[in-house]
Amino acid sequence: MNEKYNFIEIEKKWQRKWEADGLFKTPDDTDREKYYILEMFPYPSGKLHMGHVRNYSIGDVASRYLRMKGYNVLHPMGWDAFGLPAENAAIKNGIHPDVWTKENMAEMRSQLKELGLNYDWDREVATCTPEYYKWTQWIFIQFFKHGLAYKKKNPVNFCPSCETVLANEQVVDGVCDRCGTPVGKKDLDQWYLKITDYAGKLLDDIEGLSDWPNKVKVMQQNWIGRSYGAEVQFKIEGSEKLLDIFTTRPDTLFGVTYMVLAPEHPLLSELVSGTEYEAKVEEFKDKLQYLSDIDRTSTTLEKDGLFIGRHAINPLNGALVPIYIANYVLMDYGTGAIMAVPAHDTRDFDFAKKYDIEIIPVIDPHNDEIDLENLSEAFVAEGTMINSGAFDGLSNKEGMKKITEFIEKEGFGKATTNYRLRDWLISRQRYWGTPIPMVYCENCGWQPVPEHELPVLLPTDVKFTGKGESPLTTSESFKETVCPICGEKATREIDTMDTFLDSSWYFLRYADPKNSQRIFDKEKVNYWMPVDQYIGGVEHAILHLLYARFFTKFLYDIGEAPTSEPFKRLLTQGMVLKDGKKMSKSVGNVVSPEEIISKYGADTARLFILFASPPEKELEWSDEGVEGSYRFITRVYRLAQRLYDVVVFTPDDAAMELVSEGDKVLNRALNLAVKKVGADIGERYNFNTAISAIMELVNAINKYRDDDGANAALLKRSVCTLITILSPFTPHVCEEIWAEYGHSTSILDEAWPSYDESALLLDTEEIAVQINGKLKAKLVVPSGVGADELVSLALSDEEVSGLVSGKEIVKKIGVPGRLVNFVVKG
RNA sequence: GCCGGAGUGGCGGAAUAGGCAGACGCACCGGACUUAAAAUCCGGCGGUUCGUGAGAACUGUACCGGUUCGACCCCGGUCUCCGGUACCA
Repeated sequence: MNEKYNFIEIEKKWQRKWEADGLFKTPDDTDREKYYILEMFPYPSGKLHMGHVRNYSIGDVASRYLRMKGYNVLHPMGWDAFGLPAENAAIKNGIHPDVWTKENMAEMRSQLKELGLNYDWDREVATCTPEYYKWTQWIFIQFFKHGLAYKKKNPVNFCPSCETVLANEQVVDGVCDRCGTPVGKKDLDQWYLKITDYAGKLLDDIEGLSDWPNKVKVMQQNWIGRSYGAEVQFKIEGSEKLLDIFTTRPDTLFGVTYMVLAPEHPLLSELVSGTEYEAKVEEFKDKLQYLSDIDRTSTTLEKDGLFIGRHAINPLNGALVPIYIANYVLMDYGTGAIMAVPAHDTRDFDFAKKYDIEIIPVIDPHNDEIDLENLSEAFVAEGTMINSGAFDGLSNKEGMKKITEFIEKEGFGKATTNYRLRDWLISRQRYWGTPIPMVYCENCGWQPVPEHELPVLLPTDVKFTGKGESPLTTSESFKETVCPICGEKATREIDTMDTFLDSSWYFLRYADPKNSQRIFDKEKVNYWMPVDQYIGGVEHAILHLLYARFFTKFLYDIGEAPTSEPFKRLLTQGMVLKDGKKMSKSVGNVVSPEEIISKYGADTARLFILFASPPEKELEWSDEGVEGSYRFITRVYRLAQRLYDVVVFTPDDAAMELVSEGDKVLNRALNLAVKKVGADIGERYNFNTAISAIMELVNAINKYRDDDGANAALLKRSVCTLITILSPFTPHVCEEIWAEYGHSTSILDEAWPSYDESALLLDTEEIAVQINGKLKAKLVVPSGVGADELVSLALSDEEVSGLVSGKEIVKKIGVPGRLVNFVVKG
């Protein structure tokens, strides 16, 4: 073997050989049990960062392990390749987005290969290729055909810097998710996907995702946000119109003292037109328009409102209550109007105090500390109904049911469910995205492009100015077309799709990535889906994962996808930090993967990043830690060198008799490591403890190696097993050692070793002796003795009997293999 | 505010089912090898107190309390930090 651990040479050599041998290709071998393991595909931004290295190392170790376990493993990689940075680069540097993107893909692909990741590159997909986006367009058309894609004019979130609209989900704290610019409102005609039709299913099915982190499930539940309640119609005094409100608290209907409309409410102008309030209302609306989203949604914003001169009639008791408009009522939730119950709602309470509106308590908390007639804050908890006519005396929970039944019977309302989730705005006024395959005809309206004409190709004669509407308008050839229905002149949709659509189905395409006839072959998808293990950053907990679930459910409903949930098991890995902060250029704490790979090699980079922290947790980068991982690999390499003769000159079938205690100790360490590493990779996904188990095995072998009368067969088996179970983590160096040991096939094609449970027991074991629960002594006993025998063994021990002598033993507890505990008095 | 999670040596972390807290690694300290350094190897390493010493006693998993023979783990309360969400009626 080579003297030195030359990682540069070793890693290059094996990467070339793996590629030449096609080692990572996945057969559609439907006879074997499949395992589909997937990491979230990257945006080709230029270079890999440490987050990628972490994400993909986790997937690589798991997939290598599963393959060695005998599964037919699908482990693909691709590119989420549409998006704004490419277009910005085009504007700035004059490079076409396609060129820029493909250069980045090439660079990052070679970086992924330099990490030794076992991807089947034959299945690579890139969302920006016509072969792929053809099917994204096809899905859009299916949505349209099923009434789930529609165009509507609406005030939408608009990022003035990106010059495009944004989905609700892409506005974070009032600023653009991508560039951080405060988002404004613009009235635009835009395409939406009716994800709200799936709100119930998306929410209900979360329960079945038993192998998802609870955290992600809760985030999705909150995001979808279901509320049960009632819609109630109030008559408006002096008007034929009814005011429809949504409430989750029908039990408080008798406590309504005013009503509030959102300032954008469609009924408003009619209610005030020609009255003295009209001018003031307009002024109020104007004032609100100037507020940015940040201010508008800030909780510190003071409640502000205006009486509009009209009154509504409470359908339960006929009470006349004033109608207001206010900044705290949103048009796009519920009905855009509320009934206000200041006694039992904190927001209504604040507002009522400010405008001196009556407060009527209708729920009695039975609490002396609360003065109902003179509330200092809203009482929002449970209680008994009062001031509520025939409903007095009921618990408010019962009241909720009874009042809802009553309003349904009387015909002025009904029980309803409301979701926080809004429809998904998918139009983007950008070039580098999937063209929306729709055509507008004066006669026939919006029509989908016929499916046999797909894909609608992105035009190449486009100017990138970064200004105005979609760049697609600058194409001479693109816009003009004919109507697929009547054949008259028509125009194409010039907006492109939100890139989240592209990534909402890519995992299905990997099953059959080259199919040009269909979106994918059903049999192949049936075999591979669902994704057994999905791995990616927690930042995708809501958007990507929700959209991917939505697409899968839709494709399932139209008979294309075999499962209604895409991802069986989910692992959200933590961020990579340096000095306690997220690595970022502006902070200047970025450690580049390139740097680490060239200094220590890919094996070290992988090993460190998996060893430093369990996958879900944040990982603090440590240069010293990297050194440590490198040292460990060199230690293994040296050990393998020293045992070279033992390995090659000991026949495989040499008898392995365990004679000495040392033999048994090493054999135990060996079996323990196999057991623990398998469980830690396969079940727990705790790679850090798997690696420490391997380190313990290395220490055990090193300790044993120089013993007199060392057992060659045992040593050989130990070191070969060590290399095998280490190989998923550091594949290059292990492959090198494996080959040096005389193997002509890849270690990846070795079967994962099994272990012998009986080898885990030594002849004797150490038992803790506690007195009153405190550790007082240790006792060596034969392995496997039962509880009673353990107690008597302990009592017959000289030291222990000394400890309890003269005291009354009240209780004796024995726990086999662990401890005995004596409860004593005196 | 609401929802979720976390809090263990100087540091990253371990303890998988209520049973010896601190595995494994980093840093540090001491020793061997070396002319020397690096590398490597061996040993030590939660705290306090006592002891010349091998060692001993006490204490210790954010804090207070509870359940239990026994609690990092379960229960009640408090604090701090992180993440999500935020006028959703």
